Amino acid sequence: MRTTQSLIPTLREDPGEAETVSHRLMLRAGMIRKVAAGIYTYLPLGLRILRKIETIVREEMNRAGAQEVLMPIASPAELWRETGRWDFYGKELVRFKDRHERDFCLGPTHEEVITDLIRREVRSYRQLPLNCYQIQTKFRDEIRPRFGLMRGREFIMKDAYSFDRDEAGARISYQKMYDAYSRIFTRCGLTFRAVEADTGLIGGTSSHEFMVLADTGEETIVYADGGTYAANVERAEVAVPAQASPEAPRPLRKVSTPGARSVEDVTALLNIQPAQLVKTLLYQTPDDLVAVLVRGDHEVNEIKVKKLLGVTALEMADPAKVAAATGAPVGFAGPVGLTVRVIADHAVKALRNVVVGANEADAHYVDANWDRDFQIAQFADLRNARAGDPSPQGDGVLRIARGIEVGHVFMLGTKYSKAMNAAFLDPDGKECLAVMGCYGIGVSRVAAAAIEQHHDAKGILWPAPIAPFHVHLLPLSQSATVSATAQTLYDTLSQAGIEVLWDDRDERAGVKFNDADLIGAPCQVVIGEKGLAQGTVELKERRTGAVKKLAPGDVPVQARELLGLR
RNA sequence: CGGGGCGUAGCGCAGCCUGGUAGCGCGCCUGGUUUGGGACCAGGAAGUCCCCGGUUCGAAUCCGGGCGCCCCGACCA
Repeated sequence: MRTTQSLIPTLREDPGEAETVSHRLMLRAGMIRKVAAGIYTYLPLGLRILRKIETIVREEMNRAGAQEVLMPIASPAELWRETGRWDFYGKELVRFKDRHERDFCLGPTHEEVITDLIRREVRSYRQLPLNCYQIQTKFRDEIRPRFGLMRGREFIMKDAYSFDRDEAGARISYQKMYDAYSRIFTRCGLTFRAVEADTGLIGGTSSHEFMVLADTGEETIVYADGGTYAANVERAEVAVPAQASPEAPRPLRKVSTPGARSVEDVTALLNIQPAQLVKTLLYQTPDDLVAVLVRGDHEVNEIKVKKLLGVTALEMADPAKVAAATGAPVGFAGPVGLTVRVIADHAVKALRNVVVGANEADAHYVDANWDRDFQIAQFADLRNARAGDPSPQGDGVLRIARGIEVGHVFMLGTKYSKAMNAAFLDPDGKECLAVMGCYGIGVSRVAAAAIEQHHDAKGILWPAPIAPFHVHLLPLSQSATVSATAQTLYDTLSQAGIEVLWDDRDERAGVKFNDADLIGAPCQVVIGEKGLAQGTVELKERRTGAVKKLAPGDVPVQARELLGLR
């Protein structure tokens, strides 16, 4: 493709709206343009990248036995009401009415639509297993879209849904997808890790997220330094501490702590370690108020609290409710004499003689003990894992890393097939529910994640398999000999199956070099007068900057080698 | 939704406090000189100053309301 005939509007300066590397570089390289918050147009270069990723995804999904379909973006409310998600999904689900006042939504995911299809079309166990996927634009009205393609409201997703005769079959389907995902992300040139994950709004029994490791990732993952355990921090289990403190209980005392609301304030004032303090956090559930106790240096994991309580919504109680329940302003809540239900993290059980809020302004108790001074309805794993915690599988201690979620695979069980009655007849003529799985890949997010992982100060360093072009051809003058060589090289490279972006603009060398580095094709072929006088052109590797002077005729073979093409 | 910031030429920004002519850099157009890492000279085009209302002889600037966008948080396959 010739630059003069393409829409590749590169920017010299950083756009003000972008902070993140991938967002900034995609805008500067002319790959995307914003239409509204979290909504982008893909320009030719951006689209080529998406197509590359989609091709890899298709090849691996097909290889794993999945079949491509295409479902509508708009779907009727009735399907969503069947599973209860019309009410449950919340504001993230964009809804609208058609001209007949019927409710519709834009699909953020397609369990309902595919399950509706399968329950109509599949009647016999002979038709299973089945795995259908699509690559399609999704819409989710994210509370806060950010980082360009990383968290858009409209984005491109590959979603697949498997239907099996039984649990055993579903596990096989799940494993096939897990393996396919590993191949896909490997082929995309990404460094990633599969981790145990929470199932969130999709639901189901278990899931793994595929995380691209990058410091800018929005997700926190923990992994065992001595083995295989890895999980999203939302999900990561914390081992129950081995033994209780041997300290003898001391008498409970109330102390004055004026203005000390935070753990830092109180520990500084009383000259104690955060681990000697127990935080009391009041949460509002749909039913009532609950107090959650964790050690002062630990963080509550709200997902774990929700699961323990069996509720779907949970938020910090507002100051008025805190005051009503404790009789004190926020910052002085404690379990002693508290009338709401109190649950506590396992770590609290092991503590003796702790500091807690006194349920009155500017006061705390010291030397409080849970079995003597206050009661705990239940102890459970309620906190986030931390670096240094023992691995729940005993394979070393946990470490923390940041990740970008590019894929998520779920074992759904019969959640959707039951709600929508997707049943088939088994060999005995008995009606059975299909056992489902679902599997997503954020295609547009993969592009952003690849840039987060592969860039330098000058621009993008595309892994060859997803690069918009393999070779950026850079003739440095408009002279007849240089132009003729460029034309010849363009033709021979193209014939060799190499995708070439030919910068035929009448620009200065510096401009071309800088744009080429920005756009990030893995190879640059530079044609200059001086080199040609010696009979050579240059083949440059973008990543390393390494240059080879070659006769033009040798370029295709050498370029293929550099690109890892056979 | 809470906190912070921004909205002025295609892009990046100044001007606003202290009301009176809308400016700079990049990009764009024309001509010339240049030509291996974002050239130079000369000339030129391009703005509902986010929107609505108010104050004022006069508003980019002051006041009120609204909208949009960015960042942090809550939230999130």
